Amino acid sequence: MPELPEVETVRQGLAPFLIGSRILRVELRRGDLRFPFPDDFAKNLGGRRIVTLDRRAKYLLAGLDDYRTLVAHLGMSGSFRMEAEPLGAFLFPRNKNPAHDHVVFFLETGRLIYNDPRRFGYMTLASTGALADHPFFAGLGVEPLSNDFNGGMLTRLFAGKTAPLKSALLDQRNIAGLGNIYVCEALHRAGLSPLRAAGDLAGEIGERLACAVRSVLREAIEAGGSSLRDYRQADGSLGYFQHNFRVYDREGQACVGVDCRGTVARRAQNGRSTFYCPSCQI
DNA sequence: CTCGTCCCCTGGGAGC
DNA sequence: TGCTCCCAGGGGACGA
Repeated sequence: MPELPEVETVRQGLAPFLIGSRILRVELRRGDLRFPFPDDFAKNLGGRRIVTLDRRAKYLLAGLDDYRTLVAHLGMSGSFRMEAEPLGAFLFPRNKNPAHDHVVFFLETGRLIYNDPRRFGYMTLASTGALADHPFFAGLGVEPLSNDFNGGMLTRLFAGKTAPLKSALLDQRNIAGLGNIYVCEALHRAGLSPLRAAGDLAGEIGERLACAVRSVLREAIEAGGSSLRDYRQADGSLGYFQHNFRVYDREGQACVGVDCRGTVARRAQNGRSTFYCPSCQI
C-alpha cells in the first residue's frame, strides 16, 4: 500500500494526536506481524511520551522521551487510524475489518490502532541515537525529497548499473521511499523507458528523471496520497492522487502525454507490473 | 556484487 | 451463487 507519499500523509495526519501525547498502555493482539514483536515491546512503550514524529523512506518514526524510537513499516496493507473524540465525530474508517486490528496504542489523546490484513508490516523499538546504524536503516539510500537528491547525484548513483531503470528506482538501497506506483509515474513524466539500463543516464536525462521523481512525490503528498484499496489518511479520508495517474493501472488506455498517440502497456519486471507508454517513453 | 524468481499473507475482482 | 485463478502501494531469502 503505502509508498513515501502515503506514509508522509499519515505522518502529517497523526502528528497532532501523537506529538506530546503519553502512551498509557499498548495492547498486542498477536505476537507477530511480518516479524515477531521484540520482547517487552508493549511494556517498554507503556508510560512513554511521544516527542517527535518523523518519516524515513517508508518508515514512520515516533521518537520517545526515553531516547528510543518506535519504528513502524506498513508493508502492503498496513494502516494506522486514530479514534479520538476531541475533534467531534469518531474518526473511524468503515472499511477496516476489526479482525486485522493487531495493535492498539492507548494514548492520552485517544486510541491509535494498527490494522494490517496481510501482515507484511512490522514494528520495533530502537535507540534513537543509533537509528542510522539499525539494520532497517543502515542500507537505505537517499531521501528523494532531500536537498542531496538531484540529477547529478542520480546519474552518479546509477553509473555502471546494468539493471533496468525501473528496478534501480525501486531498489531502496539507491533511493528510499519509491514504490511501484511512483516509479511508473516518474518514468512516464521523464519520458524514459522502464527497460532502459540505469547506467545509461546522460546528464540532462538524469536531471529530468530527478525532477520527475520529486514532482510526482510532492504532488502526491499534496493530494493526500493515492487510495487504491485499503489506504486511507489517518482520519479515514481518501487520498485522491490516483485520479492523476498517467500510466499506473491504465493498461490499454490512451497515453495522456502531450502529442502522444500511444497506448499504455503493462509488462512484468521483477515480478511486479510495470505500466508505461512504449511510444513516448524511450 | 548483481540479477531474477519465489515467497510471506489476505482479500477483491474477473471469469466460468 | 460459488468456485478458481490472478492480482495487489513491500521486501527478504534464495540460486544462478
